Amino acid sequence: MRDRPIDRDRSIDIDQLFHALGDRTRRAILDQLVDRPMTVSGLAEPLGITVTAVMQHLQILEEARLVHTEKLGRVRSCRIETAGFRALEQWIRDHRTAWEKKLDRLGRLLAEEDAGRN
Amino acid sequence: MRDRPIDRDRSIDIDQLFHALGDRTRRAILDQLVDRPMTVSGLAEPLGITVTAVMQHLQILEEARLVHTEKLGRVRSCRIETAGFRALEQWIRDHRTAWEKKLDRLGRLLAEEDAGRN
DNA sequence: ACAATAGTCAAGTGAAAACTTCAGTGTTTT
DNA sequence: AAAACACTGAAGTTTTCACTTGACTATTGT
Repeated sequence: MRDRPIDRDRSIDIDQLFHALGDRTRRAILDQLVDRPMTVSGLAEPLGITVTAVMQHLQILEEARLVHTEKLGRVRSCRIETAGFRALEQWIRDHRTAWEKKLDRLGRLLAEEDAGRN
Repeated sequence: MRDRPIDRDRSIDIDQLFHALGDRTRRAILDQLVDRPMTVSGLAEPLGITVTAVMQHLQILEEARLVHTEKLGRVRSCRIETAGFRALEQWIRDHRTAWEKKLDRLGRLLAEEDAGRN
């Protein structure tokens, strides 16, 4: 993983966000990072996978803005980032209210239909 | 897709929930269902995939409690279900607050450390 | 009854993606 | 300076997964 900087101003892609969270191992990584920042090998050990594999996951998590990593000397420190979570929360709110509106409308329609029948 | 009943009392598996939402096509299906209940072939047409493929997606969405389907005669009607979305929202809330607490704690520690230095 | 419709099933294909190996690179310790 | 450490990169393997095909079942329309 080259240390190419991630464009922090890019709007978060909901597609890669869901993809990032759609993997068991990546969510396990997030769970570890909830407690404290960790190194790459520190993350790898309890997962029972290679350091390289963790690096690949980190790349995906970082692009989804769920994790931020920074290399100091020879160790890379990884920690949770808020942006991804916020974007996800927003997406769900939007979608939930969208179909709640529709369901309300449908409910009213059915009620009117019922009333007309009598 | 056999009509084996889905255990509606089973607590929602966050793993299959994320996996369900991690696919572009399945989210497109959800978007279609936001507007109105639809049939399997009705969903398939605008997606440009086979009815069989849609069935497979529906199976996954149904297990994640994001949609509910019901077969009447030869037609299967599909509609959004709320349970999955609610579980997801809860998960995010839990996780966000969890690490927000940790970050707060870390912040205080650093502040104290700073204060002690002077 | 016959055809058309709507979905179901089993099995297979192909591509994406998770993971590995192994040979580097730069950094810290001794 | 040399060894140990922590990662990085490229390339390969294996697994997962979306999607298809084609044969089949059950329901509805003529």
